Amino acid sequence: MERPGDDATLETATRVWQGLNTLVADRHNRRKEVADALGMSFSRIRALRRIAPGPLTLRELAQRMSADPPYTTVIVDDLVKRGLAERVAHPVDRRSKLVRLTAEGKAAADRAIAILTVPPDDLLALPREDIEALDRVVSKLLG
Amino acid sequence: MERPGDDATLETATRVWQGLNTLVADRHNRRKEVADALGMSFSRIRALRRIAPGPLTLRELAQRMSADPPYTTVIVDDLVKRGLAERVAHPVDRRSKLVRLTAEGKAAADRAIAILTVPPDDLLALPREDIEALDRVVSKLLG
DNA sequence: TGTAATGATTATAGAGACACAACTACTTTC
DNA sequence: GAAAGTAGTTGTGTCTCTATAATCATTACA
Repeated sequence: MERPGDDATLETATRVWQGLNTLVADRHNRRKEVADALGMSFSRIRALRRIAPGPLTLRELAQRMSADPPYTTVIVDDLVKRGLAERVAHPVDRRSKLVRLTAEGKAAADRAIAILTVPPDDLLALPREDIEALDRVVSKLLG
Repeated sequence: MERPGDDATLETATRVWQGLNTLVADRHNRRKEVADALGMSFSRIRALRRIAPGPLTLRELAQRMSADPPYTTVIVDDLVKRGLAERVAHPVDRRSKLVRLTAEGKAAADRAIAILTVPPDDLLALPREDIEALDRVVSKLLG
């Protein structure tokens, strides 16, 4: 059965989860903003961000984007056409190719990250201890 | 200029915002899950949820979905075709129509809400005081 | 009362996001 | 070294999203 109290915690957690979704997905959703700013669709921006940390094989990129290989090829083709990424030979396996960002691609990724990670005003307006409380718990969740 | 300390707060807030986005948009994104469960695209589910609280004119629905009128008509047509919504005459303005959910539509909306609002395990696993801290701050943000 | 404004719809079209099958080029395995 | 497996690509097609323009019905205004 259930200990008393679990219900209340579940209720609170549900409210929290719903609230977080409203904040992130509805109220401060910046997908369109980034896409407009960089002149490309959001899926391309997602790819840029995954490639940014360092070269990947297409296979790895596909996994991290939950996309199948053909679609991954399409995305990378587009980034290459825009001069943001390039394919380089894999040092060991010649079947494989590594994708990495060009200097221009890195700049684009940085712009995207800048837009996506700037905290919204209402978050910044909170008293510092509230922000720190969030930081503590969110870090724990990301653990 | 800037008082000392603002930088640190900005940095913390940025980390928090980025973390929240990772949690909500990447790690526990349930768009696909709901869409699969209800057999309709996520935009239909968004519409269902907006209509659920009570009848709306198409205009109001369009505004709340940030969609233009023609697309709103398409969405409502689809919901009607699925038997989830119906158009009823506006009591005052005969140009206008109200959209409301059928019993089946309400059931579908409930299923969607159930899937979307169940908190993820890692959130539920937090100590109660952490969940309550989140609740307090998130409620403040939602104003 | 005629003209303008408003709510909704229809028609059309383009862009984006994927999925599936078939194919090429390599690599591994027996 | 032949068969099987793996990485990536190409080709095709479907569904979704969304914008624009034109149209119809109703209401408000002058």
